[in-house]
Amino acid sequence: MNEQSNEEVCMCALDGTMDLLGKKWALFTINAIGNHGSVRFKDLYSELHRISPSTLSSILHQLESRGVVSRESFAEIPPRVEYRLTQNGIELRQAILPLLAWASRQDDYARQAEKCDPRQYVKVTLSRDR
Amino acid sequence: MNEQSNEEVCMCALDGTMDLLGKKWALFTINAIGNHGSVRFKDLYSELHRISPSTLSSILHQLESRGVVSRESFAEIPPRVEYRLTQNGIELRQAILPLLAWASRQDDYARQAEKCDPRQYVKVTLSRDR
DNA sequence: CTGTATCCTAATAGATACTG
DNA sequence: CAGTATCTATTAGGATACAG
Repeated sequence: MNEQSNEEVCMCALDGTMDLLGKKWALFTINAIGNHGSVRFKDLYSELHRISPSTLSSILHQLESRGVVSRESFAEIPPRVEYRLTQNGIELRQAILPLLAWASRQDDYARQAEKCDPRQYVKVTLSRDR
Repeated sequence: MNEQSNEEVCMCALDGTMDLLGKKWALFTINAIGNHGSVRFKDLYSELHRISPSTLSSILHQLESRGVVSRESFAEIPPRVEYRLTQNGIELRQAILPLLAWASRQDDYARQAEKCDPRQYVKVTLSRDR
């Protein structure tokens, strides 16, 4: 079942969210985890080309503490840890799609689009008045 | 007329956008300008409580250079300058609404909602499965 | 009024080495 | 493998004074 309502919400609701998403690797990390379903630290580390382990570790902690990502640790040798999006994280990933569509229409996107990592692609519905 | 298409877009389209929107005052500035239609530097300065003039100046330059905001200067004494959203800026403001709706459902929003500046309120459609 | 210039502090993130 | 610790460079942003 689905409930809808019109509410007044303050922009400052986005303060904490933008603190997080404004971080250089946050969106790539969320997207990469979502694409994989479940993924290990080392795979994120190699897929997010040029991130440092300390930065990835920091981002994962923040995503986990905000309930966007869950972490499951397995008692094996060598150790194995799997990260996945929570339901809340899946909803966040949906919520950024309109912004992604907007960004893809900006001039600066065309210039860099060819150099993009194919694993970081997302399908969006682009609509444009004209 | 309206054209729709499904396209693959890279997350890195958001790189520059998040660089901008992740800045502490960017969204408040966009929203305040949008609420006013047209607004002067000093009015933004007082409405965005606790921003510094150098920071506001910097944000306005960035918004202008990205085609989100337009600046019109009048040859009067005392000087007058009016800022407004471009069409592109209006679309950006729409595009962040789903993210705002998501953010408003997070635990940390309830805690601070009472202290919000009423001039920074936005109407959003909240939907929630249950 | 509309900003800019300067100074200063805090936060971000990269590289690298190292631990459990 | 999955991180943490340390060090460093760059950037963000606040306060204040001042210029056009």
